[in-house]
Amino acid sequence: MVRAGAPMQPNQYRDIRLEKLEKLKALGLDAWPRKAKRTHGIAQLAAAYADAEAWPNEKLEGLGLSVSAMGRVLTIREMGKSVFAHLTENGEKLQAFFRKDDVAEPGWDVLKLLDMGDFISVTGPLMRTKTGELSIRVKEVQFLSKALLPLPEKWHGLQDKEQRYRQRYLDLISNGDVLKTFRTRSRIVSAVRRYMEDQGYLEVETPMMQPIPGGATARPFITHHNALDMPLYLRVAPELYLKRLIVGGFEKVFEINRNFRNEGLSVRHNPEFTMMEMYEAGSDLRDMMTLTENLLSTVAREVMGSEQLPWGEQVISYAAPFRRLTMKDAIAQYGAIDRHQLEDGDSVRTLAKSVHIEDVETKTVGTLLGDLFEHYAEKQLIQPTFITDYPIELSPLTKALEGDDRFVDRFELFIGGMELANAYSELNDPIDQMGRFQAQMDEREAGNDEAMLLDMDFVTSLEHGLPPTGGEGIGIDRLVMLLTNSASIRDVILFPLMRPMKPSEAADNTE
RNA sequence: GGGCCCUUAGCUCAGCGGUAGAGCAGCGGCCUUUUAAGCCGUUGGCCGCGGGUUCAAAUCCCGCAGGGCCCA
Repeated sequence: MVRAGAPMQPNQYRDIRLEKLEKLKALGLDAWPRKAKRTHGIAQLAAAYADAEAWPNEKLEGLGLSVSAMGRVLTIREMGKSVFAHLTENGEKLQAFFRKDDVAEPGWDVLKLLDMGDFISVTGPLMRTKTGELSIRVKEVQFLSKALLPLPEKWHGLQDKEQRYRQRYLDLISNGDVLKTFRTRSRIVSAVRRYMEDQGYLEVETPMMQPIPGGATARPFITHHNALDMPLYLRVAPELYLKRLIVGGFEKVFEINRNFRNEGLSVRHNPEFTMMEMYEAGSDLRDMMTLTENLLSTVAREVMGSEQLPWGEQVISYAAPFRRLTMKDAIAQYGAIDRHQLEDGDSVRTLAKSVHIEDVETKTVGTLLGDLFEHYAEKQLIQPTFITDYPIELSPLTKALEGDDRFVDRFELFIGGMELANAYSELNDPIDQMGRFQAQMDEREAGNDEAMLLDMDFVTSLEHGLPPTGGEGIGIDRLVMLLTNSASIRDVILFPLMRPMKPSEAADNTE
């Protein structure tokens, strides 16, 4: 939309600021100097001297200290021959206090040309104002960068969601919580990585462009390699490569990276998203449960300071252990359905029809159980819950349960009504795996374009021997949503996918 | 994919058949400890785009675009 910034278009604000820029130059100033004069970060000063009791004005002035700090001008309050401004740097604010008699030439003239959004550096002693706010009594001003376009309104911030996502920098400048959320995201990823390393896992990187996309039932994005003249796919999961690494002798590996799935967008789905996958030789699903509980409770404690965190109107407890429930029990419990009804194919079909599930006649009983689970239970699983015993049709890479080959040794972890994690006792029987791939190929023939493709090299790797292995994927974006109480995945991805603006509007941004 | 809702000044929003409005921001004044500073004055609009209905459309109808929420 035209509102989404039209930088090179003339407008009232830009023209006036361009004039001010010329006046700055006329004062003999470099409007875009190469380096800022800076002795302290704003956060550093705030942390050291914010305490008004420990640092009353007399004590601050008694320091005889002169500091230089830089920041973006957020507010300007002009009071005749004195001016107050807030500078911001990295989400922290500091007040600058200018008095005409204090400021060295050409500081006062510079001040007259200052707009909100500009960057300046100020130098002078620290002081505390009458109202007790830590400030710099400015003796010297250095102009650092002119903002030609105005900032969004100062106390409502930027509200238009479209513009917030398209011009995230404006969102970050004017909505304080946004910067905080993304700093928290960084700390969450860091804590997850630290935890995995502490457990002896090795971080690896596997292909994001794959000749055969595998490891998840999802439609891939396709691209093309010119020199080799071959199609390549953006990965939907790293799974098959990570398992090859276990075949190759690694004991514990993990990868935190992007996956790409060619599907719709929603508050829980972005086409590219960040996933952690981990695999451990010799372990199984139970080990993955324990790892997951400890990981989540540790990260919640370390980053958020508590295992009890708000989620909308509710509170989620990340304290281990998490609840465990089989898929059938979940359907029975949340659908108030007699457990025996789920043991018989005909009654499952009848039930599925009664809740308007599509294509009931052509789907397998296992698939329908998955649908019924989604229908009755998924949204209700607010507290962390491991759902186990998945139908084999839904799980082509997972070992069957002992004694019942209609179901597999898999869990999905649900929190806040969302699928957060997915784990298997990995299928390591190459002959069984080949049969499962065959079943997927049949599904593909039948029209399911999310069904997996045969990856023969992966089967070959299994023929060389994969030890018993537990594996899991955890959706990092969703984890950040949960821990930061964010309702939409777009609020935890800096630049979520947006449809491009129309050419006439996009031109405004490319000139 | 289906349903509902939104799009008006740089930003936040009113207005919902009869001359386009407010606050903030901007511009010009006054003000040497303010902090949503204050006071006086003032500029700024293809009312998302395209059709239609009407004497008259920001307002009603249809289509399109972008976005949001709910459902699949």
